[in-house]
Amino acid sequence: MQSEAIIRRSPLFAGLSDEDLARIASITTDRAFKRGQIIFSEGETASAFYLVVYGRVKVYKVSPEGKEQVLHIIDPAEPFGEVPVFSGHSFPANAAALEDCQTLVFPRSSFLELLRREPSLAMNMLGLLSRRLVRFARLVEELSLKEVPARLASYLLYLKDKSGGSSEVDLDIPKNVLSALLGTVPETVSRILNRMATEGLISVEGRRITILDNQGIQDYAVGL
Amino acid sequence: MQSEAIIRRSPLFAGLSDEDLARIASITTDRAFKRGQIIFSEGETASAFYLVVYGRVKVYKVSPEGKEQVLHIIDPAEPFGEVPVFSGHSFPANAAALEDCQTLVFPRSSFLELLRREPSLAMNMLGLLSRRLVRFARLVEELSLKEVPARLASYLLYLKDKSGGSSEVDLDIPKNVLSALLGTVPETVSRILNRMATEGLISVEGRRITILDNQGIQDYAVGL
DNA sequence: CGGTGACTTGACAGGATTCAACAGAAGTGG
DNA sequence: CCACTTCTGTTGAATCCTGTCAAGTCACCG
Repeated sequence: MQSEAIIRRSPLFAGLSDEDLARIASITTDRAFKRGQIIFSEGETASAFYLVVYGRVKVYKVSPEGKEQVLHIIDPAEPFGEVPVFSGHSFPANAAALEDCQTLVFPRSSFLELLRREPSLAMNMLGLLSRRLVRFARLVEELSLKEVPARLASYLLYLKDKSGGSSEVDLDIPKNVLSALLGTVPETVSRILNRMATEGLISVEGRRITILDNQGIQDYAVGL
Repeated sequence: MQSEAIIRRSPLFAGLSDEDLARIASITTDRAFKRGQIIFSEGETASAFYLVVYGRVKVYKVSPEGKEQVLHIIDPAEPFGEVPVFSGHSFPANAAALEDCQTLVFPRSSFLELLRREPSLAMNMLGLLSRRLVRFARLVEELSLKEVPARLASYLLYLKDKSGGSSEVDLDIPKNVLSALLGTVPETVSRILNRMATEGLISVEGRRITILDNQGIQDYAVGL
């Protein structure tokens, strides 16, 4: 069973004994979602949270007019939907599968029990939530204090870092999701990518982007 | 000593035994800040977090150009600066005193020890961080998906709710702080307040605002 | 009483969204 | 295997919200 393997890989469960890991695995159930499928919606009562086994998930908000703002892209081995486990009540945002994916479902009450018994698990969870807060603070900062080109440049640098420093990076998400993550619309992303290309900072071939002028991109990222 | 009184009132320490509360109080030290004084800055190594005894504190980000975005207004009995206790390292934002205030300082290591010993305290902290995440998600939503008038209307409704439902509310913070909280500038806040007044939705006398048309404000809050 | 900070108002510029049309790419089904 | 639909991405033009700049009022404090 691969569920225990993915649990073992997740930072959330780092440092726990084999017995604990087995006990954790025992309270989970598997659940698959098809690409585009909604996993949960804002306001719904939450009776469980999820861990991604494979595939990716977006967590997002929607305006009355239908515009989206992506809050997180969840990669394999990362949990999502864990907030209402502790703040009570209901999901504060929506989640949908970006690709076909497999998840592990952790029922709220069983997990809380485990948590109470195992201080390390609680500490891991505190670390997880704190890192999320740090990321949120950065997101707020970017949305409020920077313009779209700077956000896009930041994202390119993030991709570069993620790919181990290579100047050739692949957009890991479709551009409409990217724009929703940057708090803008696809048209704007398209235009800015274009501008950066004509300025000689990058070259774009479909979803593959090559950073030609690292310094130039960094200047963009801080706002010229 | 009022420190134990404020600890007792804080949700973070709810449900703990008197001994625990005494032990918690014993690891804290007092620290006062003058109005406007910086408490900590982004990037600084964090060796402690704070609990407000009286006065209020703003937690905020600053752009290279000096523009501010307020993330939280911290009221008495609320903690702040607790994130780096768990995510390691350094403060992800800045904090400054909005008024003369008194705080309790919790050293990181002693607090972590307490936390490990007392599961309820860990659960309380998980609840606290989760609520912060919910608030952040809402902030991101407002900044990205709503225009300034809608954000301002939301804030007015928040004030009304906070004051127990009275239609007469007092702005609890100066307008330049309010604008930084709404992700805009004082001029814009001024103009929108004016527009709402001429539309008969509110009346403004200095810092006191009377909501004349609740439905109208609610319509504003969701975007017309 | 000079001075600083809070707040307001007007004029202006500009970044970004909206609307619309279109080109490829991808996925579906007969 | 090809036509058809759908989704993704691009480009252009017009609009508008919001920030910036500048000036000026009012209140409070040393």
